[in-house]
Amino acid sequence: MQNLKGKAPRTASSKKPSAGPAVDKVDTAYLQTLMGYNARRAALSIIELFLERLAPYGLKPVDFSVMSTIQHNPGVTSRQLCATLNLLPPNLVGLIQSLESRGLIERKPHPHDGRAVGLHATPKGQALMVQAEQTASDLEIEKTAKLTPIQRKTLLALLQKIYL
Amino acid sequence: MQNLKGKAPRTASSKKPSAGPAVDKVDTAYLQTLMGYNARRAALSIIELFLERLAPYGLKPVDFSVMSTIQHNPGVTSRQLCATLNLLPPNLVGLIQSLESRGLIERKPHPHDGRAVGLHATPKGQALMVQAEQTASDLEIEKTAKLTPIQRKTLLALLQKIYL
DNA sequence: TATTGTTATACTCTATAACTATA
DNA sequence: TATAGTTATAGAGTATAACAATA
Repeated sequence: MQNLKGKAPRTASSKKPSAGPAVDKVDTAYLQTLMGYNARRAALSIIELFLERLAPYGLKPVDFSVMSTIQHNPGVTSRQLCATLNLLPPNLVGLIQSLESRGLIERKPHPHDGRAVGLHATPKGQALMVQAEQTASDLEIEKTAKLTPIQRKTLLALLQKIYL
Repeated sequence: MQNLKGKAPRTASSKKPSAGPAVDKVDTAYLQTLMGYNARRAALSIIELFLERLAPYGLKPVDFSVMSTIQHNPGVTSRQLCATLNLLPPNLVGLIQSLESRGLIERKPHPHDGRAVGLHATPKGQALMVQAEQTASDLEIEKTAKLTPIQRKTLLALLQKIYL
């Protein structure tokens, strides 16, 4: 384990101010007490591998979450996707158009609201996502290999208590 | 920062899910099993409040982590900062120049390596960071209010097992 | 009048190549 | 030759304002 000091780590011992000493090992004890810092570092670490493994599917993290949500919620609207995934409507337009032009999703008129459009995964899109979700799940297990299954489940639950 | 209204999907009437293509409530059960998704959502949730509370200090998350690391590691070099915080050297240059022009840090010659430059927080920078770190710590406690102190400590340790 | 989807656009963040000066 | 710092720049990600069609 890391050297966990007390609550508020103090500045390391400083030598002569005119000739600053070389730092042998960088102390990040304080930053490691911040949830935002740790969550972001952990997320970026996983996303780095995600980008590599999901590149063959032509899916980046946002594309993946959008496709997965459409797959599991046939007929979902763009507005609902934005609210669910915390995206802004203008940034979703090009993404949807790209997925449609690739033949992964279809846009069908909404049954009750003429303004809205229901989004549906095509058979091609569904087949792609079955593979993509398996790849993503495998990668995540690999990236969290230092955690026991119970620790992993605990971590997911605690993170959701922050943003949900 | 998102500016979406936190309004739930309409249709309070309880209809059968099989009544039509319209989605009543969006199911995100699968995405919630992914550590990358949850970690990113939690991080963004905290960072949103971070941006608001730290704006009076003129510090964004990266500025804050750089200043904090300099504060706790007097004489640290740019290269060490990049390795520690996972930044790219070209993206750190402007950031360091900005902090220096604001009088928050000083650049002193490295004692043993003529190529390197040691970074030091000025008294003004130190005073600012004492306040900024307190604000950040307070904000994080507030944002993780649903967690017990033990759960919070557990969460930090588990996240570090992923990226460290 | 309010909402869905859209266009245009600006701003920020991140990534890559190449240069300089020192080692 | 290798490394620290820098410059310039391209690409991706994220933000706001405003519009047309529909409720």
